[in-house]
Amino acid sequence: MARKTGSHSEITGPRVRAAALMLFARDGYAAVSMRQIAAEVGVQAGALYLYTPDKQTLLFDLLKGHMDELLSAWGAEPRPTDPEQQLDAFARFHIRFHLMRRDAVFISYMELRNLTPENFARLEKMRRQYEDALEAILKAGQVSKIFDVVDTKLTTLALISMLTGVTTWYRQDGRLSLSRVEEIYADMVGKAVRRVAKEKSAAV
Amino acid sequence: MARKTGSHSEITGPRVRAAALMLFARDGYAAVSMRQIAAEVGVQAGALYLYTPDKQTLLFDLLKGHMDELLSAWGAEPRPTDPEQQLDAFARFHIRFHLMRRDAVFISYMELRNLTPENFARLEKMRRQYEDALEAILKAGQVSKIFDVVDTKLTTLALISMLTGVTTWYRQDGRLSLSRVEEIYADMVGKAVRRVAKEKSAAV
DNA sequence: GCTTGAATTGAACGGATGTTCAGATAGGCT
DNA sequence: AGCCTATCTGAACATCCGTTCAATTCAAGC
Repeated sequence: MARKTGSHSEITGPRVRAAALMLFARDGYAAVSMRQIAAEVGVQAGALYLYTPDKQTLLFDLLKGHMDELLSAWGAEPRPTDPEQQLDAFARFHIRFHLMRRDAVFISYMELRNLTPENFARLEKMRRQYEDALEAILKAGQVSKIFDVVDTKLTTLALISMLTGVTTWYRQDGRLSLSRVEEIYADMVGKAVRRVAKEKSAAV
Repeated sequence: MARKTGSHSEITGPRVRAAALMLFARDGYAAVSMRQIAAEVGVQAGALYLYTPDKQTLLFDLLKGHMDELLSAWGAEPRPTDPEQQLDAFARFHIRFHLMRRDAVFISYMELRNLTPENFARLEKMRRQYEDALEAILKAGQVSKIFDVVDTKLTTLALISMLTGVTTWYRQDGRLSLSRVEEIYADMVGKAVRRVAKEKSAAV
């Protein structure tokens, strides 16, 4: 027995990636065996090697695909001209995009160490590209004196950490709706970087 | 041959935990074998079972120990009366504490899924206890109208995510000193939650 | 209807895994 | 000096791992 009825590489390929994504996110790359992925797809382990040269490349393709999507989705997003509105748009986009891809986000933060150095470097570059998009907004707002940011790089990383953190606790059927969460976070991000009306500005 | 010269359980025990902590953080719980931990200690794999009933318990003890330290360290921290200063103290404490224990922090966020449900629940409880400490500060500030926070629970989680994020990029020999990083983050946290002088308060 | 090639099986490979345990040894106690 | 026990070794257990490959089967093109 071989070749199942109705089997095509255009069908099995995506199913392999979907199964791997789910299992890697749930149990971790190292803890998931090729046989488990195969079982999830409904296939023997050997068949996976029609779709990936090895386990490591399977992981990399998932992470790379996620970053490709992220960068192109942000590129396709309408961009306001005002830095304040740009920041608002970024915060909302980031939350929305990441909440819809929790498995991929989780893996992207946790399984980087399982990549070869070259593959890691490629992803790092893409990640930095995304961070630069936010930093550019902060810099623009600083130039036009709307924002008051001591260090744009540090602030970029701090804001992204805060926004991405939403993926660790948000529940679809929870207390707060997605749009409400978006709103609150976007507000908080704005307050954190916006210049405050002049006052006694001594530190706390 | 057995019993090495100068061997004591008070020495080997901590070394086992230290080796496990380092290796789990570097390669992940599932990817590290008992034989690797043993080799790091300079001992055979079987000897590890004098110090832990099994691998899973070894992980739990590390995570539990970390949370114990965290809660008692925060408990020992001098607590100001003013919510604004309390928040500042919390932010600085959190950054300082977490930056000095990056391995444990990393594991605490990544390896929770490798715990049994009971062990997971015990840690969750401790984590919530820590979060409640921050939320209490936010609530106090809200009552005294110093802070303007829409949802204290959400804000708590957002701030902790932001502060913990520092562990992913901070380098000892980097551009910014620890105290400078502390300062910037504490400032940002303050701005994010402090009530702004009344203005047209329309959202962006 | 036959042929060809893509898709898959199932067995096999060497090696690694967590854990157990009888036996060996060194250090402290008497 | 001699014993005792805490400490550790080294081998063994069954089971799993990622990966390869000849053999097999199905679907499509002629």
